[in-house]
Amino acid sequence: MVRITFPDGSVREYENGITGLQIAEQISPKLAKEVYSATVNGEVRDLTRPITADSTIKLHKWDDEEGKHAFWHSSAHLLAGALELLYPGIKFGIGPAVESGFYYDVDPGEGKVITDTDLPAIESKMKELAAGNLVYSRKEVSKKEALEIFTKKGDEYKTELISELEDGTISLYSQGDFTDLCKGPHLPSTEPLKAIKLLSVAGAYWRGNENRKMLTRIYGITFPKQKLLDEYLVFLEEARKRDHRKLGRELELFTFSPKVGMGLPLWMPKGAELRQNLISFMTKVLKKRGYKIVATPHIGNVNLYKTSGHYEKYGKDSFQPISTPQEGEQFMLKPMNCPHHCEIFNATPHSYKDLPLRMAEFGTVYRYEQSGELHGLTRVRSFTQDDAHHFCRPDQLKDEFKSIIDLVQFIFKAVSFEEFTAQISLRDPDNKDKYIGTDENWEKAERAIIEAAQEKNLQTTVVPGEAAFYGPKLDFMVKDALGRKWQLGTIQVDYNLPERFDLSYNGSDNQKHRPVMLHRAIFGSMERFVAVLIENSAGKFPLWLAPEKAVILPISEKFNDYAGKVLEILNNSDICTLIDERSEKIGKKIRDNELKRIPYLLIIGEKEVENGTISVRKQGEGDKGSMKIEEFVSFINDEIKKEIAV
RNA sequence: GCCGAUGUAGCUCAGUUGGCCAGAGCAGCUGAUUUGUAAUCUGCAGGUCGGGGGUUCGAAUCCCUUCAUCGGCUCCA
Repeated sequence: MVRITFPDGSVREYENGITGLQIAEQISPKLAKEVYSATVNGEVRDLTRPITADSTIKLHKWDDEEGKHAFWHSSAHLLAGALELLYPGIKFGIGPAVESGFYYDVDPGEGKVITDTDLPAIESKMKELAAGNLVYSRKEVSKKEALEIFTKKGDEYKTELISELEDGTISLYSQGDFTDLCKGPHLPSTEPLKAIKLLSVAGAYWRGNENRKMLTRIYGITFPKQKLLDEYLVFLEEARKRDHRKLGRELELFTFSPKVGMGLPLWMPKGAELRQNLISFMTKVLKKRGYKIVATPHIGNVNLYKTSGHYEKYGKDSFQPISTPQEGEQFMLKPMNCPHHCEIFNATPHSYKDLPLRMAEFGTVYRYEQSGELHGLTRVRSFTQDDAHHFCRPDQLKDEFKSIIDLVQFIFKAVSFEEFTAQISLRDPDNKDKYIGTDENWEKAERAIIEAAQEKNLQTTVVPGEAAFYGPKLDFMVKDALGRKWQLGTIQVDYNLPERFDLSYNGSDNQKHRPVMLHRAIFGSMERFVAVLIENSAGKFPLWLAPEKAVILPISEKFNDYAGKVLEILNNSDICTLIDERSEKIGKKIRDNELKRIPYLLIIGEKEVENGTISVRKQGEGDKGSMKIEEFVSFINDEIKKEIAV
């Protein structure tokens, strides 16, 4: 007998060799149908593997990550099985479960291609196979055997993987006639794979290495119920509707021109207004929090970047230096603002009493992204960071961190990203040589971040090994209205630049000391942030951000005079308002302006002229009744004040 | 950069196996209408079919090349 301990602490005895699936069946047949994998003594395993010792067990259903993982991983094998039938001689790379769904990387063979038009046929084959309720069976083999099997098959990618594995740990999984090298775990059978959808095909380098062969990656997703798949497809559709590239064009926020250059965003008037609203707001907040605004040029002497180290590290892959008529003189488009800021710091002597010094700039930087990496506003070659650098004493590090966390929380709240997570990236404890700076400083900095996060009640995950070579960092990820995660703000400790630029301040001992530098951005970049805002709000911006706050819709041209007066009052009250004087019917005007996502529609007809009022209609909500003009002005101002209580 | 797909009017899309002056809706401009809470009617204009080269009697359609866009490019068997 074996003693099995359940997550709730209860203990039951079972026959030696019982499986997770059998345990589930004994609890209830319904449960047995809903479980996909089990964690036994901390190890995620197949449900069908016998348990031969006293163990703790947790059964995983769809709602658990582990359950989904097994579900999708098994789906990837099903995809591979279907591909092997349809494309004899196809070779397999890897086929893991991912955050939503799974993929398989395959090599269809010389001269053969798989395109998205082939997906429906592959999908049907998968459905056909799944309907056969194929059992996933596990077999452990020696390294030698595994190599033989896959060498015989001609699967060079698999043999490469196997050759890197330890002998004695190799397992194979089969369903139907298809066998794959796999660690598992898998579902007991294909029975739960009810809803199957192949989503896209893409190229992917073998092992992510651009010097190696490009394989064909097929993405798919599966669900235990058709309804869940339908919901997922609706979600994808909704995401497509919110695509900032589509909305950016429709709402006339920004554009790109091949004549200007790819990846170089052009802000149109409305987009620029939105961007400016963000910048004004942020500037006001920064000034209140002791930041000094600076401004620096878009280029810098190449020697500046040799000093900073950026030239050596990124020089080859960036925009190339600009030569001048002066022999040997070269400038670079600035890829970051920090070197310029360091020189501002160096321009004046500093006492320990002056620190921390917080230097902020909406600095436009230029980075040469590979053409295939460009994507709307989120991946561009020119962008404006809401950049700032804190120059502080080592003993101020933690307080500075806290002040920035506080600022991030404040700003995210103002732009209604209520839900966000944070990640602390520390250095790899086994590989300390990669990093610059003393052990003592690193420990101090890492401790400062962790404590600051704790003291600000910030929910964080800590990831060792993810730090930059020059210091640990804290990144913020917001969750948008569709539950998607976006990385925005970041705070990074830097011991490198103060050294390279020989920054110093006079301490109370009248000796020179090295300040610590913090890089930080909250929006990240204006481009990226606006993209996230658009996708989060579907273009329905909060009032304070909306480039146009209201539009006046006269019922007929007879009321244009009065409309003009209202327009003047509102615009003089700093409420950016337009007027729709077309000789269209009111229904049409309402529709068109609703589609433009203008927050308030002000309807004016005979009644309004007589009473000196306007009829207010809120976008998406409908008629709000009539108001005096001054009433509306204070109504709008109140709403904006409520939105951004600085 | 690489793999695959796509590129027709400002936007969304038609355009059969290569064959009459390349079409539609929306947007734009005309004119009429003067309208009360999500689409009034009329007319007009708008395109070197991404650019270049080729095959052909003939190319939006086939081939080559180039540019741009889209999906991706280790969440390790």
